[in-house]
Amino acid sequence: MALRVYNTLSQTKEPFQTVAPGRVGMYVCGPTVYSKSHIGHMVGPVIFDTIKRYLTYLGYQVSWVVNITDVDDKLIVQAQKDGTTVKELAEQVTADSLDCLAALSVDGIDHMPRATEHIGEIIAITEGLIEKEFAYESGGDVYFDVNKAESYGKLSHRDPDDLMVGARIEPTTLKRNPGDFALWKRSKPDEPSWDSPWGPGRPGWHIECSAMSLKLLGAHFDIHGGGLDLVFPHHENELVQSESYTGVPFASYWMHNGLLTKDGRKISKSDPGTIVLMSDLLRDYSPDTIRVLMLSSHYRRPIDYGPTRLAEIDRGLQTFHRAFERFEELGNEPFHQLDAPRTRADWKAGDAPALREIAEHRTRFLDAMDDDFNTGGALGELFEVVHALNRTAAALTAASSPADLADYRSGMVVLKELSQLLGLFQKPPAKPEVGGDALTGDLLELLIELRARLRKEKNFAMADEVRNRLTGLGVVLEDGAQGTRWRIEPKH
RNA sequence: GGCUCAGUCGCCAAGUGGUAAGGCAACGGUUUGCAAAACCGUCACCCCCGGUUCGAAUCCGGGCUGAGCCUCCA
Repeated sequence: MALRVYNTLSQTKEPFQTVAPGRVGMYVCGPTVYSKSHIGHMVGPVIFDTIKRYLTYLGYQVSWVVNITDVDDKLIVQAQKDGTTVKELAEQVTADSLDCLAALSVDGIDHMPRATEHIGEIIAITEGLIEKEFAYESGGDVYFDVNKAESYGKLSHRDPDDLMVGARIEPTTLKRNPGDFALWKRSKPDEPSWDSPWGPGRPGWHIECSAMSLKLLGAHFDIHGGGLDLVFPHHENELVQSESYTGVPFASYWMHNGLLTKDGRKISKSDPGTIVLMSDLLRDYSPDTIRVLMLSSHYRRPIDYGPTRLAEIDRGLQTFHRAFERFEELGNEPFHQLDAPRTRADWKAGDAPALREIAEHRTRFLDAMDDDFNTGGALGELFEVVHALNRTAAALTAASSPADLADYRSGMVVLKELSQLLGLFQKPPAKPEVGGDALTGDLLELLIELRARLRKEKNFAMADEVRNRLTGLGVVLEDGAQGTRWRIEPKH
């Protein structure tokens, strides 16, 4: 199956064809850095990170750009409130954002350009648009004249005339049409400002993305992404100003992720009860859990977040962690150190029946990804793979041949390969630290050893008491053929 | 009011014309000193009404319900 991608422009899934053979340019709208990241901010990055992983696996060389908006009304207001400068606020919030991205294994971003570092490019485009008469200067502001562009509305599928009805647009005498949007804004005293042909000012919201994508990816690139709520007006405006300026098509594919809701309500700054800071969430849940939440359904659908849901996912993920432990016990090799195939052609099933089954699920996984990055379907196959591996592991004994062990390992490599495509299980679990420090681990090993003696002496009453009391402390013991395992239960 | 999108097991969710993946929960069983884990098994006529078709969860029409956008928002 060949890759197909849903395009907001055509509202259909289209075969994926790049501008330049073998290369993909991808631009995703990033944060406005005026307050710390909440969970909703991470949906787009996780999804597009997964998309980049898959495109890379398919053999494309992907260049991924995520912009940082570090000049904006909201930054100005917030900095004043905090008694700090816009620059300092932007730096703090950007650092938080980068921490969250790193924690969630979003590590495929190639460029994170800042708006303030591209003022020259922004001015040049604005001048060009005035020259071509798509834009006009008015009282120190510069506006894009939406009536000059026939195609306006083609992305959000709206009739420009309909837009005006019911839209609450600030009355201003500066604009020719109510729908015109600012490319450049005259700045008030005490606001960040840059010199321009129209006097001191700062860029409008939409123009920075046009400037930075043009600079880093060229006039015509492959994928433009962002949240569904950005389709209008942001992306529509970005699209019309870019194409008006360059005269060539802008992005080939527009991809929009669904929004996250909390208990059914959209996460938004204007609804404080819905805000869940990423840094807080990461204290209670593993990055994998959060990532799976975002990848468990198709990226265009809304996702509802809640503690119950995360706990559910967490429990499901335990299946994988136990399979990794089992693998390490049987083969003396940590799952996390396995080398995964880098492309589809780098793994072959061979003749072993166990591997044939895994190969089937692998095919279905990849087919799902080919179908507009259907991570939900792919995730289902991942569970099938781990179950198949557990069956294989259960059949292994001390008398098993090296060939059987090799097949088991080969199946594990597939699990590594596929989970890596989703960005899961990238880091070894931080087990000893969970309870505090390494001493915890040593003490538990001691208790387990003593309990093993009790069991050997058939003093089950005492052995059970040790286990029960540990359970009460949040430590679960599991007796297996290879000895006793312990783990700390998450508190939620 | 306008423009989009969605409605599949108790909950989450895949499936875009040929008689319903997977996860969580639940219930049997194997295993275990007992547990846990693992494994095996059970658990859905796909919001409603009409239509197209040999055949529809999947296509069309009409309802009902929910979400997003039209205003800053990932």
